[in-house]
Amino acid sequence: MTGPNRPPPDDAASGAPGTASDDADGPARVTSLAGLARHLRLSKGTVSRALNGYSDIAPATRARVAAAADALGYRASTTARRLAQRRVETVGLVVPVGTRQLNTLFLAEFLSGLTVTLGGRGYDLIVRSAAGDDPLADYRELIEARKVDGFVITRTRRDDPRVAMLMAADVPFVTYGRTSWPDRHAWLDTDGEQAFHAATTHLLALGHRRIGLISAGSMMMASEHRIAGYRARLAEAGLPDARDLIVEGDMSGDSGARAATALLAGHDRPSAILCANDMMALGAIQAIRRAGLRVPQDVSIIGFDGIAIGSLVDPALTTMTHDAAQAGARVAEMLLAILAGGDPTRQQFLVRASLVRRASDGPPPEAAAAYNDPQPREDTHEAHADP
Amino acid sequence: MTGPNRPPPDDAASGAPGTASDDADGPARVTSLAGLARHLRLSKGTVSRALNGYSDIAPATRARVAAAADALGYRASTTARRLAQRRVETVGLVVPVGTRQLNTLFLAEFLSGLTVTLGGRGYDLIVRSAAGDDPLADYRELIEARKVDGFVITRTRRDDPRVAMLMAADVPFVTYGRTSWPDRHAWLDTDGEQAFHAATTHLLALGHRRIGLISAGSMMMASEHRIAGYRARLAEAGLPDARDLIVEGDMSGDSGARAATALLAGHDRPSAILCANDMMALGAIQAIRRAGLRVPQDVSIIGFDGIAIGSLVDPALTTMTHDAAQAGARVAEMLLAILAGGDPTRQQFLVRASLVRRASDGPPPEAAAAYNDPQPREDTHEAHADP
DNA sequence: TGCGTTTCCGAAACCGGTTTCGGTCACCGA
DNA sequence: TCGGTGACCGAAACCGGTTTCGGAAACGCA
Repeated sequence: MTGPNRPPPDDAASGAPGTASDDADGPARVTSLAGLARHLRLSKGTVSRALNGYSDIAPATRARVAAAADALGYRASTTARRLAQRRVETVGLVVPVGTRQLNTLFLAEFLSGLTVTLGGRGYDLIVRSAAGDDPLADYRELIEARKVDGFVITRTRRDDPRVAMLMAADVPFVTYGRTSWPDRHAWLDTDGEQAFHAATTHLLALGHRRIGLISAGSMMMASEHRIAGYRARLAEAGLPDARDLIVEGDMSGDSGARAATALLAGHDRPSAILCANDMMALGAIQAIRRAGLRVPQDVSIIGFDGIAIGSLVDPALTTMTHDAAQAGARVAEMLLAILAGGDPTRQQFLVRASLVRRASDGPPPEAAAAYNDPQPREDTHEAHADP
Repeated sequence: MTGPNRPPPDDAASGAPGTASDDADGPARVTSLAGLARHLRLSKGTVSRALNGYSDIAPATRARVAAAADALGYRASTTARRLAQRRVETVGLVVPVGTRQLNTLFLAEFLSGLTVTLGGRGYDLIVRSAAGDDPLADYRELIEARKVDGFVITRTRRDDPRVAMLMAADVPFVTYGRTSWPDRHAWLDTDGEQAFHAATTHLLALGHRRIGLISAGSMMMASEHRIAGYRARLAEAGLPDARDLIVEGDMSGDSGARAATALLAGHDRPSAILCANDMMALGAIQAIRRAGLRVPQDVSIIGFDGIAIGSLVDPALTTMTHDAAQAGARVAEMLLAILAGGDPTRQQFLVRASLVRRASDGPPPEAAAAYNDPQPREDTHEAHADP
């Protein structure tokens, strides 16, 4: 006596979603293509083609359909359209969250550029937070459930497993940041090499000769390029390639503090430190002060990211910045192009970062007397003017 | 000679999404219910019911179906299921972006709590960035296109138009923050009144008698509660309700600096200032220093939000904090409950904020001698212990 | 006036699931 | 032995669109 058939138990009451059918005002709204077609005494197919701009519909009919559609407030069901077209017009973004100190500032801006551009083309963005152990789980889930047409990937690493998996599965995607296979997939990246080269040039011009670097973790692809730019510039200047001047952090403020402490403990401490992100730069400043030194009089600090807060701290942080919103917009355009059939390997772009000079850099103590400021402060401008 | 029929021009090449059909290894994957049914020599309906746990399927059959499904790697199409069930299992979040200084730190954590919880129940989150002039446009779009079942709304304002619209349209939603109609919809909010009451208590205990407040804009609902808590405590202490001690900001660092400057310019400047968010608190500190004063020796500052950077600046920021990730998770649960038919007016919760005491507060100059620290520093704990 | 084109629309098959409604058949007690 | 009752599955109608195909009417030209 359990009744003839039963859906599985589903702990939920019954909801009555108001089906705003017919108010006194306005004509009854029509929500299905069939309804609209009936109203117009046309077939579903004809109405659909009229609405979608097919060429085999008489202009008069097209107009009549359009008029009725908006008089009756008709709007096609996205789900139904997606089913028929076998495309979900949705891209996925999995934000890493396991790593505590995610560069959250960046996220909001990037997200905005992404969604605005995608939205303009009718695409949606669905966001996931990487759950637990397996970094690929969310991607697999999204693919298998056929919830997305492609992905945007941030914070790339060398041999990034996500990239490897998506390439193997032939799922479209664009990375923000390069990988070990820069010629095999679409990517947009800031030119870390150029940026650190320019920042090093700046410090050299101020008179620094021992310049430290706090990197963002050896697995992050960006670290490699930044370190390369820094070392290349030192080599050009004929300075020794002191490996002990490079310390690894993990992007958190604390790690920046630890790294700075380590740098200061060396037998010949640096008079300037480049940091792979602003969080670590703030941590470094804190550590420097704890050591009884001043910024920038004793040690100069330059960050990377250009977070808004940088201008509010004391000393205001000199940093390398780039437009995250614009990056998001471009990544979106790239992905849309690929989803439209474009060749991923032709979507590869490097963008410049600019030096925002504020108050955390200056000449080294020994050169303070002969100080000759090489660049204006508090002004955004290109860091370097290559030909 | 334009050809018989034509879809509208669509500037795109042809893409060949690899349909990873049959590799040498593993059995050919099956992607449709019909295919799986054919393989099992059962009807679509039976297979569907078996997979969904209906009670009218023989245990043996159910097992056979389950085994085949995972041997063949079958996974139901989300889009098809959504169409049939007339539910999209998706909630929308429109992040305000027009307001420059969005509380981005908060966003990342909140987002993570939200998506993890939603994902656990099979729901997706689609994110939009409020495009232009009309703040309701994105909501309307999402509703009409039937892309979401409900919304999460943040940064509520008095008479929030989004809330009014959604209530009128009878679309499920949960707000993070209250509105003018706290008893008519579901919300989760931090208890700003209690928090500011407690913070004021803290400052009074330190000896402060003139305490300023920089609010977050008169339209923000949160401002009202916070100011109320502050004023109530002053009244309890028998202190005059000096309206000139409250200055309005807009949540940006610059506005915090301007507001602080205004407060310091008064004929009897405050010895402590409460700020409605951490950004403004940092701006205020900057302004205080520019005025030649010290924090906290001359002026104490307390922020609100508990952003991670607060511990890295100098002086480390004393602030009121709350767990954004947990808030996101709870909001998600509330919305799911409502989508399952629950009563929105029974989903209303107030959560506590805690005072994280760091280094930006201290006794006022005149009481520095008799300084008797009322609370430990650098430790997260409940700000106030009501019964 | 006659016949081949165009133009325009209807019919119907799909997309990939869910769910209702009966129909069989085995098993039960009288 | 027989009608009644469950247990279990198939058929078919949706959900709300898109797209192919073909036919009828209107048009062109000789």
